[in-house]
Formats: sequence, C-alpha cells, structure tokens
Amino acid sequence: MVAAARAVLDDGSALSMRAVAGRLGVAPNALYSHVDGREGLLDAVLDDLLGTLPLPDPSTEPEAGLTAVMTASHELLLAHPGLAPHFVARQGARGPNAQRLGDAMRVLLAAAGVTSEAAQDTAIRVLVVHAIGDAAVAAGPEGTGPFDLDVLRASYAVGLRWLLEGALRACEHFPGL
Amino acid sequence: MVAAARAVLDDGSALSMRAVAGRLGVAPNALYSHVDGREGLLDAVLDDLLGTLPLPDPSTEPEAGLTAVMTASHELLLAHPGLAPHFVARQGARGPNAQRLGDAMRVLLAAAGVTSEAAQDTAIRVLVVHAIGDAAVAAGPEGTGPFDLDVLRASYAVGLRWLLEGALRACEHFPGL
DNA sequence: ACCTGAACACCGTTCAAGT
DNA sequence: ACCTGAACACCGTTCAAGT
Repeated sequence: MVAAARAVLDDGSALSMRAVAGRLGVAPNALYSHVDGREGLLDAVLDDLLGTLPLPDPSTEPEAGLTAVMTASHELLLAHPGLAPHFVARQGARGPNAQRLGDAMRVLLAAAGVTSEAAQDTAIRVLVVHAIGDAAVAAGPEGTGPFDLDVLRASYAVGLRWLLEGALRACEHFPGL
Repeated sequence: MVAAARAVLDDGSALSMRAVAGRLGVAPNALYSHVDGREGLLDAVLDDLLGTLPLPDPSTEPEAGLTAVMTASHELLLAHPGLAPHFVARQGARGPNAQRLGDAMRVLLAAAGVTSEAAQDTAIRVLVVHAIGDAAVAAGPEGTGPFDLDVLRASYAVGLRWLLEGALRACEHFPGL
C-alpha cells in the first residue's frame, strides 16, 4: 500500500487517497481499513523513504558526516517534491526511521563537542528545518520553478555549511554548553 | 477584497475562494472578475502584508539591519500561519513590496562587503528560505504543534545568526567576491 | 464592469451493509 | 478482516446568461 502510494507519487501526481485507491483497483474508502486517513498514509510513506537513507558511520569526521546525512535527506526530498509540503506541515517526520537518523546526528554532534541535549535539539531542529524548507521551496509549482535545480542545490549547500560552522563553533567557544 | 481575504485569514480559517466570497456576501465565482484565481489572490494578500513591514534604515549597522528585517518577516508569517505554506509553494513573494524588501537587503549586504550580485542573490535566497521554511514548519497542524512558540522563535534566531555570520564572514575573507 | 445560477471535476471522510 | 455503494461536506474553476 505504501508501495502504491510511492508509485503514485513518482508519477508526479499529487498524492490523493483516490489516486492511491485507483492504482490498487479499489474503492477510495477501502484504504481506511489499513491507514487512519491521508495524514497517516503520508507519514508512512515518508518514514518508508527515510528508511532508504544510509546512516552515517559514527566514526567519520563529524562535520563531514552531518553534511552527508543532511545532503542525502535534502536530495531525497528533492526527488519526491510532492512529499516536501507535507513534511513541512507535519513539522518533520517522527517515525522510527526518522528517529534513527536523529540519533545518528546526535552522535556526530556529540563527537564534535555539542554534548548538551538542548544544544543538540536546536542544532538538529535548525538543520532539519533548513533541509525541508529548502526542499519545499524547490518543489515549487512546476517541475522547475524560476530556479534551476543546480543553483538550488548549490544554495542549499552554502546554507548548510554556514549553519554547521555556526553550530560547531558555538561549542568551541563554550565547551560543555 | 484583499481586506476580506485578510479577515478570513485572521479568523484562523483556511483561505478558500468560497470563504472570501461568503464574507463579501457574494457568489464564489464573482471573485474571478477581480483576481485571476486563488493563486493570484494569495499573492495579492501576501504582498499587501509585506507592505506593512518597516524598511530598514540603510545607515544602520548591516548585520543588525538584516537581523531586524528578517525577524520582522518571520514574525509576520508567524502571525499569519495560513499564508506560510503558500509562501513556500510560491517560492517566495515577487510583488512590488517584496521587491522593495529585497532591494533594502541588497543595500545592507553591500554595506557589509557583499558586493557581487551573485553573492547577494545566494545570501538573500538562503535567508528567505530559512525564514519562510521555519514559519511554515511553525504553522504546523494546530495553533501550537509539539513546539512552543517561544522555543520556535529562539531556534529561528539562532539559525539566523549562524547564517548571517556565515554570509558576512565569507566576504571578509574574499573581499570583492 | 460586475454579478448570478448551474455545472464540472475534483477532494477527504463516514456510515451502513455486504462477504 | 476487508471491501463496497452511497452519501456528505467540501474544494477551485468555467460557462452562459443576466444587469
């Protein structure tokens, strides 16, 4: 069922209950026996996709590892533009796979000296909002809005670098914050 | 008419053509004599709101000025949560008032040493995406999602500071970039 | 120029009923 | 458990017609 949803999504069509049902050759309301509403379906699809992301090796250099995981997440959303707005509306994902990614980021942050949980929280939040916000903007009205996809990737990378430098520098100056 | 739309929006209701028409005591399709579709109406409302933002004094210290204008924009979107998702989908505003704000930001960036137009473009893009992305996430499903509005404001401010430091530092090291 | 009624092609969701 | 038909309460938009 999440497979059917992903298929609909990859067709470029908007993910509607009726479209998913149609692809399964089933009445629209039949879906409600398996998922609690559209919101739940989108959450399931989202976490399914997040499960395909490679977890960063905890032994890699922290900044490189964080850059890798955030870039991969951003790229995943760029590949599924129909999902980005929902990702934004839901304030990020909270499924088990999203949890795994968050934990991996915490490990990397801690290795970089960001040890306090509160500092990790804000760092993760800022990084995630940047990724999903940028992807949602990139999703835009058409396949390609006024921006080329490459300048988009480039500007995301720039913002990501600035944020990471800021996050890690903050804890050089106040170790143990 | 944009006034009616703003009224609907401030009621907390989603901005639908039919809601705006209802508030005006008019049939829904009557709106199409004044605006070209829902998209156009939202653009008009958005630019109307941006017109209420104070322009930063060009003589202020650049970083403070940029912080002020971005914080004000973010605050404006927080006050109109129904608008943020559309702002994201439209890849930012492009009306005359948005243009004015962009120009003001360019002046401040230039005063801070960011003189090349390309560098200004990416800086503005990164800052704007951060603001609207964060506001859209804050808009969330309910009035208050899992996040308190204050921690939201705080984490936005942190991200903003990191981005500004990054943007301005880039041009200390490579003046005239 | 501005509005109306009627209609089209969609939504998500619920409810009672079937197997 | 899983599906169906019918219905409800919505959408945005168009078209022909009225004033």
